[in-house]
Formats: sequence, structure tokens, C-alpha cells
Amino acid sequence: MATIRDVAKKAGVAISTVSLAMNGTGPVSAETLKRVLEASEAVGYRPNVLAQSLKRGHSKLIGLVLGDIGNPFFSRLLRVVDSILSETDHMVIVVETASHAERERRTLDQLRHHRVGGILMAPMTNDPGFAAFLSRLDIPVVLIDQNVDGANLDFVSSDNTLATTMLTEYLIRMGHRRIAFIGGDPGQWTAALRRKGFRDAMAASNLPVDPAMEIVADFSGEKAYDQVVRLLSMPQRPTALVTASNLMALGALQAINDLGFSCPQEISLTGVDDVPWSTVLKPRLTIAAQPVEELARVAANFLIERMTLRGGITLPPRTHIAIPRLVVGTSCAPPPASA
Amino acid sequence: MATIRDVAKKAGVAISTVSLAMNGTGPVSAETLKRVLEASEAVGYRPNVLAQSLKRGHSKLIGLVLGDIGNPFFSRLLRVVDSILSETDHMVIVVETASHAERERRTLDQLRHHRVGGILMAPMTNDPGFAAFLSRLDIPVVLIDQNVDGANLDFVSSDNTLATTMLTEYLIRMGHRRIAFIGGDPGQWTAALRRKGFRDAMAASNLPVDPAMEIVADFSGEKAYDQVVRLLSMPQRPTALVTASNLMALGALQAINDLGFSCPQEISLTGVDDVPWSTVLKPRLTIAAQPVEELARVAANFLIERMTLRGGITLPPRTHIAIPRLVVGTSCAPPPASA
DNA sequence: TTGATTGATCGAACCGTTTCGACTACGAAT
DNA sequence: ATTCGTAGTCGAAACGGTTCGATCAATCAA
Repeated sequence: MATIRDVAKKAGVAISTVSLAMNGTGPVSAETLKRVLEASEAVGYRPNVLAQSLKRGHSKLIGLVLGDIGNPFFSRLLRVVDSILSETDHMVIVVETASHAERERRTLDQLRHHRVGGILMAPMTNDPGFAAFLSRLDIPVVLIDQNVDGANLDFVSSDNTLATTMLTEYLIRMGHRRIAFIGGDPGQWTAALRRKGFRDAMAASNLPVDPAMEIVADFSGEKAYDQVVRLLSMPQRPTALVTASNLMALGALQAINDLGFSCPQEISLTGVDDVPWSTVLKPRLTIAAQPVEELARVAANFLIERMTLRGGITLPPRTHIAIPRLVVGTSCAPPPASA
Repeated sequence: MATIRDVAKKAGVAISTVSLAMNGTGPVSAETLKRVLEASEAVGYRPNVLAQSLKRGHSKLIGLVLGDIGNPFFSRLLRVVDSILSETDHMVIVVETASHAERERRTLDQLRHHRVGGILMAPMTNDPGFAAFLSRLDIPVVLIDQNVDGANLDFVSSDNTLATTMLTEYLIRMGHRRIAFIGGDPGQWTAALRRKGFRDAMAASNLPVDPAMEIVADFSGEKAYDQVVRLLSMPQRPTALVTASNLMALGALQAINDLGFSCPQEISLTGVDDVPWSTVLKPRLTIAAQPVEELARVAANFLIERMTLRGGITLPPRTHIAIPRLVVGTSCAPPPASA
């Protein structure tokens, strides 16, 4: 491949002049500029990204660190981020951490050694040590979906509390009083907020929350299945479920089906986050949808600003909270008369 | 960050000796080795990947080029590839081309300028010009899912013909005679093969194929929806559908539902490729599942061999064809008596 | 004893850029 | 007429590694 040397030779100028000319980073006479451009064209010159990055100290690669690529929330995020960052000539390195805390650190370390220009991350870990670790990284980082307390980084997410509040209120208005919540480990940022949203809505309507009706599962959906099976086998079973994620909702739906209950006639079901091709799912789930495109766009732009503006890394951390949208499906109905 | 110079100074040896010692690439006395290792540890040395790559001529990054990350087939592929390649210290750059032929070339060009060590690709394009383009790339490339005629590259896929043959035979055995096929653009490698599989099975049972029953849609599912609506509105409508992808199957299912038909009582439905959380979909689809893990594993290993073995790039191209698995769901039943 | 071999180490060149400091002309200011 | 500032260009020094050839002492065969 042609190097800058070839261009210089062809144009009859010094290497440095070629660099100045191509990057518009110094005064160059019109005449020389033309000669350089022509020579560059003639030899088919493309700057070696590796060399540029080495000199600059960091590359034009972006690390995208996610817990679970299979989750449509994240794959959509990846898609949008990819398309936005490609406009500024960046490429995206994707790493899945399988929600494993230690893998998370290892991955960030690896990205640092690759001298990526920035990192977009949906962290799973949330402890003080991790916050410190992130600060020491000395690379622009934007957090998505889950915040890390004390990390003082840009953070983009939707209003998680509002999401479950919406759903719970919707069910209450429909007449439900015994509503169960299937949420994630409250140690996690979003899980705690979604739980809070549920409680807030219940409290606002003066409805008691039976501790047995507040389930802890994980975001994978399998645990949700088991828990819902248990829940629906209780004598005083709930008439409606609020689940904290799309996978949990699907797990719950499967449990409802497998136990021979009908949804929504006997049990109403709601969840957070879109399910792919939800339109073909019967019943169609009523959900609080996160505006993924918006989240991805804002996060990508936060990162770009930090990377391109000089002194960008010292910018005070910003936060963007998007508003979820209630998408009404066919998975909710008034509670059966007997209940 | 600490450089090799810092280590050399600390250990009191030459820079080159440190390199030799750390990489085990030259004779070093036990005494020196120990000193170097200690010094390296003391200053917290990590080689600069960028510098190494620049010198070597290529990086330890792998390009993964996919048409549609939202498709669970590809997101599962990504996951497995990522985990395998991370074992050999590689990282994966993911680019979605949105099945756009020109974007495909641009992406490959970009990856070349980033001096990636290798490329995994599920190409959408299949014309002689593209084959030539791929050869000129001078980077190890492994094709997945879709082959490119005349490219002479490693190729990994499942037996696409067999997949639809399986499904068609299954429906025929069940008693169906009017079976429609919803496939992709036959210009595409896999689409043509899947179409062939359908025809083969029909011919083997001496069943005529009504041209009106062979639909061309695309892999996105929306076109499939429209076509199935049209198909089912015909007076002599089919009693069973074979669709060529997961998204098409979902589009078809939605069409069946929206027109008020019941599946499988009135229309039987089958498809190729897994659908995520297919277990909660009612009915559960009967599908020919591709062994994604196997495909990803073989492809990744092909690539690793080409990258690490010296002369690997000159290895003769290999092909691996995996056998799809028939997964019986609840979306098929014998045709209604009236038909 | 001598010449060849080998093991250990080093200096320097190189990968392909960017960038800093130096140099030359030349018109403007004094 | 001298100085100054500046546009235009250049050479050389980085960036942080790898690797080739040279050096030198110790070992070995003849």
C-alpha cells in the first residue's frame, strides 16, 4: 500500500508538507496543495490508521460494552450507535460481558490497551471500587441504562421509575388491586428504580404491597418463569403482573400459559422494554417502551463531544433521562369478577 | 503508561533484550529474564497494542460484517464469535451493512485501512466484481451463511437445501399438497438453495408447484406479511407455508392471525432459523434450526488458523456445511378436511 | 592452539504518521 | 536600510514497539 513517502516523492515535496496539506493543518500554497492531492490520488494513498493512532495516542475505535447482545434492547442500541459513529469515521468494538463483573473490568482494561478513543457502556457492576476504576481509565466514558454511583460520568437512560409507575397505574385504573411485581436484583441501578416505580404507584393509590408479591428474579427470564409459577400457585394469587424487563415478561407469559391460565382474561401482564416482533405475540404485550433510538443517539453524541472537543474529557458530567412510552397491547383486562 | 523503555531502564538492559525476553523470541539468560519480568511487573508495563500492530503490519482486531444485527441468528453468531476470538486475545469490530451492497464494500475498505487481522462476513452481495474485490483485499476472510461465487474463500454455512427439504417433506407426510413457499431474492446464495430444497421435496413426491405459490419476498418479514395476505386471499389458498427465514415466518404468522385464520388448524406454518424465545410464541413454530454455535465456532477457527499459521493466507479454501435440525413445534397440523 | 560455533546482549533501523523548530523569502513597518 | 512578521517548506525527532546484524565471551572440535 502506498505510504505518505510515496506521495511526497511523487509530488516532489517533503513528507511533512504532504501531511500538512492533507490535513489542512498548516499553510500550504495552492500550487503545492494541488500537486499533493494529485500525487495522492495517483498512487492511491490512504493514511495508515495504525500509525496515526500511535502518534495521536489513541485510535478512532469505540468500545461498546454490553451485558447481553441477544437482548433486542442492546442489539438495537448497537445498531444505532454503529450508524451514528460511522459518520465521524469511528468504528465500534463490541464486547459482551455476560453480566460478569470481573469480565467487565478485564474488558475495559483490554479496551484501554487498544487505546480506544472512547467507551460506551451499560455496566452491570455498581460498587465504589468500580467507580474508582472507571475514573482511573482516563478515557471518555458514557454510561447507558445503568449508572454507577460516584463515577461522575455522562449518563443516558430512560426514566425507569416512571416506566413501572405507568404500568402499575394503568392496571390500577383497570380495577386491579392484587398486583405482583417481578423485578431484578435491587442492587442494580435500574432494577431498584423500577421497583420504586411500582411501589410509588401502589402507595399513591393506597394499595398495600404484600411482600410475597414482590419477587426478585434476574433479567434473563428463566428465573422469572420459576417465580411466576410459584406465584400463581398461591391461594391468593395476583390478578396482574408488572415485570421489569422484556425477557421477564416473556418468561412470565410462558408460565401463565404452561399453568393453563389465560392472559389477559385471568391474569393481566405488563413489562418494560420492547419485545422483537411483539406484534405477532399473542397476546400482544402492554409495555413501557424505552426510546432506544433516542438513548443511543444522545449517548453517541455525548461521547463524540468528549472525544472531539479539546478539553472534552474535563467537561462536567451530563445526564439525559428519556421518557418511556406506554404501548397498549392486548395483555391486560379488568380482573375477573371472582377475584 | 509505562513503556518498554521504562522496563529496560529499571532492569538495566537494552530495550531489545526486554522485547526478546517478554516475547520469548530469542535466547535470554535465566538471570536476565527474571530481572526483566520483575521490572516489568514493578512499573506495570503493558505493551502498546498500537505500536505492535504498526510494526507487525496488522492488528489483532477482527472485522465482523453482518447485514442485520437485530436478527437473532446474527446476534447469536456475534456472541459466540466474540467469546472464541477473545481467547486468542482478539477483539471484534462489528459493522452492520443493512444489506446495502455499496456499504458492504466501503466497510471492507475501512476495515482494511484499520489493518484488521481478519474478517468474518455474511455477505449480501454476490457478483463477480465483488469476488474480485474480496481477493484483492489481501486479508484472511471467512464467509458465513452466504457464499460468493468465484471468491475462493473459506465458507461456513448449514445445508440450506436440506433445511427446506426437511420442512416440506414434513408437511407432505402430514398430508398437505398445496404448499406455498415464501423465499428471498433467488439472486442470493442461500435464498436460491432454500428455494431449491422446497422444489426438490415437492418433485420427489410428484407434487406440482404452482408458480403463484412461490413467492419472492425479502428477509425482513414485512414483505412476507404482504405476500401472505395476498396468498391467503386467493380462492385456492395453500394449506401450508414454508418460509425461508425466521423473520418471514413471523411476518407470515402475523398475516395469518390478522386475516382471522387459525394456525395450525387452517394453515400450517414452518420456517428456517430459530426465533428468540420461540417457546412463548403461540403456536410454537416448527422450524429447521441452524446450528449457530457450530457455524460460529468453525468459522472463528478457520480464521484463527489462517491468521496464526504462517502461510495461512495461502491455504486452499475450505468449506464446512452443517446439518440443520428439525424442531417440531405446534404450528403444523394435517390439512382441514374441506381442502 | 586455533578457528568455528553458540549463547547472550546490544545498538540501530524500521513501521507510517504528526509536529516542532529551523530556515528562506518577501513585503510591511520603522 | 534595517528589522520584523509571516507564509511556505523542510528535516528531524518523536510515538512504542520488533528485529536484524554486530559484538563479545565462552565453549567445543580438530
